[in-house]
Amino acid sequence: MNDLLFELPLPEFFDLGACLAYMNRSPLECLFRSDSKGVNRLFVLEGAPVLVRLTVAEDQPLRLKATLLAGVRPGAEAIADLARYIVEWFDLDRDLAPFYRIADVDPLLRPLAVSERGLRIIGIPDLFEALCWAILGQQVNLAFAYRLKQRLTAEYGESLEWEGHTYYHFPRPEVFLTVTQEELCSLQLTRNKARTVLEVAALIAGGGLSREELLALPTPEAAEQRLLKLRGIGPWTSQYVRMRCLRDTTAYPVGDVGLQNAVKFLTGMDRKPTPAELLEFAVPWHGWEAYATFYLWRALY
DNA sequence: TTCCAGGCTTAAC
DNA sequence: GTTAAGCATGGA
Repeated sequence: MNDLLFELPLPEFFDLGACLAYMNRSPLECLFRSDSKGVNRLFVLEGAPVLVRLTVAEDQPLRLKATLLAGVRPGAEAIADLARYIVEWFDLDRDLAPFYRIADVDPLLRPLAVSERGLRIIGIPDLFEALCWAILGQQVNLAFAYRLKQRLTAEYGESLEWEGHTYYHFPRPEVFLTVTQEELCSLQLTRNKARTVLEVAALIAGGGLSREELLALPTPEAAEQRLLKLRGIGPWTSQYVRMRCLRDTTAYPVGDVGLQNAVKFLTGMDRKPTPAELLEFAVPWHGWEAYATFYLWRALY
């Protein structure tokens, strides 16, 4: 079966290979499966699992092609929703020319702007998934964070078998309304993380928090303040969500150990930079701090 | 063994 | 308002 769902025009400065390289940084990733030419991901559309493959159609003009691998072909409205998700997943409607005008002459960013040309911030458009991924990643190494996400997803998410591989969809918040803290602790979440995941799930499931509501606030800082009110959500998590879910290019997680280590490595400092020093480095990046961070992370791999 | 991981909360000053 | 300890586990 090779059922075309839609094609999206690709902007200047888009390189699927560079994006896939980032997405492939852990073999433990459970929410999509990529190869050299594309990525497969399970979606739930109209309540039914749908396995979709994204590739680049090479004939001019370049287009991102979505094909249906498995599941029932969704209706036009669901397909339009999926297309919007893909645009946000790969940040396709962003003009990167201003970022490269900065990065190409920046001592820290220039090598990455060359080697990672066409990399876009890989988003986490679903707010619950983004919050959970950030919560799981607090203070632990990435490999362990991926294991926690895999356990949570395998236990509570939907799945679909296709050609010998199981594809998973991140659990919806409603699923956690009947889950206890002890159950999540048995997956090796700390009590704090388990509690935070359950409280965030209940809040989102009950309509007390949504991506739309955060985006409707007057500024990204206001969205950050809203998230900071939640127990278990601190500065790093709220800035991370601004960057990867709310698509705020000015988000700058100065407390991020990966960012600190990348700057330490690229500058040759004998210690990690302080948040104040990171803010100094970021002065020329004004407006593109999140993209700078995302590119700097690539220096670690 | 020790230290660090894409931190946050609580308690104590 | 700032600082220190506790959290839980895996990897180097």
